[in-house]
Amino acid sequence: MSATAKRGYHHGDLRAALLATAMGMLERGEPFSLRAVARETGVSATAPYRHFADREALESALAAQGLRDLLADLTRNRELPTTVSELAELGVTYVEFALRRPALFRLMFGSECDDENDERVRAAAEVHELLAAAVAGVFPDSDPIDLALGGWGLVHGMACLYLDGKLIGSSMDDVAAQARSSFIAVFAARPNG
Amino acid sequence: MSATAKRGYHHGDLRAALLATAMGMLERGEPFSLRAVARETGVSATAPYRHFADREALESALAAQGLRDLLADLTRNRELPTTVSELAELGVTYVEFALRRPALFRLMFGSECDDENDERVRAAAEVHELLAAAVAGVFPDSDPIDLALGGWGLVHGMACLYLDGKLIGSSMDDVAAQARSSFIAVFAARPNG
DNA sequence: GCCACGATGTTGACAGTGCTTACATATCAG
DNA sequence: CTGATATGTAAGCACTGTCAACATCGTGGC
Repeated sequence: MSATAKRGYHHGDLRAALLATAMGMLERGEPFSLRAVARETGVSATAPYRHFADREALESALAAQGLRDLLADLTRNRELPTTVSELAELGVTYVEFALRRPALFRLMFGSECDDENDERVRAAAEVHELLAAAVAGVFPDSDPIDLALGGWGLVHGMACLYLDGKLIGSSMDDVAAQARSSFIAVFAARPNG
Repeated sequence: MSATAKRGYHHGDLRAALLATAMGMLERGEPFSLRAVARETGVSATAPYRHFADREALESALAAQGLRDLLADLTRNRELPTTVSELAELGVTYVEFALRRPALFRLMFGSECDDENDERVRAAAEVHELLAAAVAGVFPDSDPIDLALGGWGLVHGMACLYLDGKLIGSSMDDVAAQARSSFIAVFAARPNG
């Protein structure tokens, strides 16, 4: 309303505004509804349809943004890891992202990504490539494809399990510590004595 | 309708019938709606509320059933693994379950399990214990908690990533094979040449 | 400077959802 | 047979996603 009042009939950059409030609601844990996003943006319920084909399109745009944010977290102040423990830190960062922005994480990975024609696939691919490169750098002797999938699965699975309440950690630091030690334990495991 | 016609006003075992049709719709990939379940069971839209407090309760019951089915898959014709490759088979079974019944798998793990008072927690705990015991048996020298979480995370993460279309496999056998080799690769990895 | 036009936002409406409240029917104890 | 109780029903509320028709704005051709 204030936006409408200030800007008049036209909003200026409604698409960005919608994404921003939607992301905000997501982080705040509020359940996500197109109408609610429109309401909170101070715009009519159908206005979003000028910018997003349907609800899924908005979600996809958010997911793409989330993937870019995740990639930023993973690369911030960091070279590619060279040791297992540096690799573990990368994994911990992944898990922490999921814990810090659970709803967004679920949006990013919780349902099939049927985006043929989107920036979202590209963003997902970039994350994929980063993880693959990191794993391959630390374990040059192993099949990079197998290991990349395994390593990604490891941290992704831990993140999901935490998110789903299947595992308990009293604080985020606790969880991070456990993720780290589990990661290291797996990569250091030796079978049968 | 036939049920109503045959049995008259009362259904006999509506609770079980609702669970059955709901599970059926889930497997068939149809989107899940309480009303649709009631409709397909041939009963009024509000009848389910006699048997389930709300939609979540029905979902929880389905999830519990799914967890029991998963546990059955994991234990069918199988002793506790003693080698890494036997452990990998267990992991492959986990992934295959997710691929075979994707909607159910999502229901089981896709949202917080806020069931204080349910059989669902028990079923989840049994799965957890089985995996922990399996991992601990194969890797007696490692911290069992760390390794169990890591191992579970590994297969769970791969399952999620496949489900979310983040990875491609042309057939279920392909996927199983890749899950197996990734699992083995991770547990055999040696850092830095 | 004016004005039609396309892009943008609004109104109103429809079908579908979860859920509650008040009511109808069947089953079983006495 | 009768009435309490378990079970299913009908009507309705608040909400959702989506569509079609209309209103408004700002910009380019004259």
